[in-house]
Amino acid sequence: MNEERYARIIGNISRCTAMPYEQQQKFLAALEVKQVPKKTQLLRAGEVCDFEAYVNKGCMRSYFLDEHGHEVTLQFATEDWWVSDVVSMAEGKPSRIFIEALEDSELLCIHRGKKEDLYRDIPGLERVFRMMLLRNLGALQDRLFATMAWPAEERYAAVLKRFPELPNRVPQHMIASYLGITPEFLSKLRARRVAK
Amino acid sequence: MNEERYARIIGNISRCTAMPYEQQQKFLAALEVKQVPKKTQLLRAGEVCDFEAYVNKGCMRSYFLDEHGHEVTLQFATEDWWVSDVVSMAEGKPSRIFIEALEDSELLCIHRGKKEDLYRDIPGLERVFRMMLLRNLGALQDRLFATMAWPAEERYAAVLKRFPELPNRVPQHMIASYLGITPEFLSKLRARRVAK
DNA sequence: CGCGACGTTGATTTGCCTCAACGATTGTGG
DNA sequence: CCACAATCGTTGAGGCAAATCAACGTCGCG
Repeated sequence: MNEERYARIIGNISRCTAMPYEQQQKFLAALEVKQVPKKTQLLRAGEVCDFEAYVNKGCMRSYFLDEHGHEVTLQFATEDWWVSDVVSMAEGKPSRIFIEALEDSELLCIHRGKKEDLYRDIPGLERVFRMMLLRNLGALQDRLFATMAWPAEERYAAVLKRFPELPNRVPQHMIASYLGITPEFLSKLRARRVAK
Repeated sequence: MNEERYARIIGNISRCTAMPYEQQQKFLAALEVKQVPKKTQLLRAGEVCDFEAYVNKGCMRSYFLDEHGHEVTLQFATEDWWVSDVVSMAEGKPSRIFIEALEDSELLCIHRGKKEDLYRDIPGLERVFRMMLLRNLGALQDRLFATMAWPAEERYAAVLKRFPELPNRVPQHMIASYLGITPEFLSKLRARRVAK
């Protein structure tokens, strides 16, 4: 249980609350280690999301699908990020998002059934997940603002600056769908960029 | 302390957790009742947000300001909604948003200093605010999706359907800035609408 | 090898913006 | 209580960012 596998997640949650050793072990014991190969679909729209997954290794993506079949990617999750539809998970309602693996990945999953038990047994945990929600909310607010106030070119530059490794790990048309533009247009933006 | 003034907020939080009478009273005692006249600025970008305000009566708005001075409204908060910059409040960082009163309003405010005390004294409260964050997050996700996948006309129709009273309470150019379009263009959309 | 996924490029179209001018309504100080 | 200025919504002409559609080159992989 003290495997190196859990070093990352422990490091991350203990930045939110100090957690006694015994509670830590209880927490780790509730996790399912899941190896998912590239292209695995973990969640499909219409299903109820029954997990929150911590990305230990690899890269995941969540996205919506509009009525024309166009994707809108909500999030890329690389090492140390969580992926889930937290709303569907908490309220038991069908999700509207898809979650898939972009690389062979190792996940640490908390399942729906065990979440309430954990909250009961580990008092500091509500706080950990409340802070995770806060970070999510802040990021989403910034993104909405950027989407409405900045042109695509600046949004692209901002993403590159924050996640310089992203283009090496995910296909370009998915970055386009994250930016809210077509793959063709992103290609033209890039062409303009190198021209300067 | 059992005034009618608190009926709404008690009704709302008790939908999240059952809270014993004594804890309820402790919660209510921590609230500051605040009467704010129309046009009051409760928060300006650059300040640290030190409150979460429950709208008991009236209407509030939060918004960003871009570098050209254009507003992007984040939220309209009428009766039974919360307004705040929860991220700034929780992390003590300067906010990027403005909050102002669109009508004479009555607010119930929780202040930054008292929040931690309340979490300590009222075990169920973490849960209440975690659920508030969840609702916020869900709403924001839906909005981001709509902004990226739907044309302005459908976004406008969707807002009207969900908040039919909104146009009676807030100026049209603010609805435009909520939709992410210019006031002029919203006006033209409306003209097209009645033509049909 | 051959097929599918991916990125690029060009021609054309369109959704929305900018700027400017113009009524109508509100509210405010003299 | 009126006068005048803001504030607000509307309309039109013109422009630009980004979408659409289509064709084409290039990989990586079964």
